[in-house]
Amino acid sequence: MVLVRAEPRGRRTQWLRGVLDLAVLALLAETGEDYGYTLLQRLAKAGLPDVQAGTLYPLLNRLAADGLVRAEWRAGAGGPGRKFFALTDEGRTALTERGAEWTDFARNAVALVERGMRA
Amino acid sequence: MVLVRAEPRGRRTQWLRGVLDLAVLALLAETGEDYGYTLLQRLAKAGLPDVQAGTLYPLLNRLAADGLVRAEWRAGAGGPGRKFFALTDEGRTALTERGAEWTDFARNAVALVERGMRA
DNA sequence: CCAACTAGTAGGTCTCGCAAACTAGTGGGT
DNA sequence: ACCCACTAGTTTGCGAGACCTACTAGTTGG
Repeated sequence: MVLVRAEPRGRRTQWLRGVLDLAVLALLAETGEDYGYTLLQRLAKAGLPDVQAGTLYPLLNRLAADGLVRAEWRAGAGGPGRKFFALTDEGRTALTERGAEWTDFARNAVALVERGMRA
Repeated sequence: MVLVRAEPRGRRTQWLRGVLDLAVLALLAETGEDYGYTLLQRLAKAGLPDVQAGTLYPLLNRLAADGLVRAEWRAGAGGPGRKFFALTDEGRTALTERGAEWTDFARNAVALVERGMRA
């Protein structure tokens, strides 16, 4: 069978790299716990739209493998079973440390680009 | 011969993806033109340190191939020849359009992460 | 039965890091 | 003169990681 490969959806997808995990950790920090499907919707609302399910689920597994989140399966109450994720202590530490580095980096990059746009 | 592979330098390297080209375009917009070696130093000063030469030069070639910059070789005054790069009209357009998208995205991501850190 | 939910896998792509080669001048030691 | 080390610059090959698309597959409610 021939896999017809569509165009990748451009630069925006590159910007997620290395930020998406922080974004997920941040969402979990806000609500205590959540599962994949609604995380996708919350990401979209937070201004990171179009994150693919096939991107998020492996990411959640990576986070769990790294010990930053813990997973718990619960049978569905009005729907299929859901796998809830919650921050571990290690996850919270990672969020604060890496989060600070990210905001530093992002602010520098935004400042640079804006200077260039004004020039 | 065995290639000993060093650890990649962590998450920061992912953050460059899709931003480094904007950063370079922005630097060129500020000064009109520049060449690779000094661009590396200016990137470091702008808060994007440790960009590798082997990363920047292929990037400059990509930008040239895409018509966003034009290259001009000049014989060296006190050193080897230098390849100067300058924005094209298309490059300036790309900078303003993509730059606005980037700052949008980055601000959303920073806001989200900071909310999570405070929670 | 269909639509909305929910989770997962396989394979591919792209951009980056690392390492090293290569070219050209400059200055020091012998 | 000659060699060497150092700085300034550019280029290229290989490898890796995190994302994408496409596809699979289950459950529940109208």
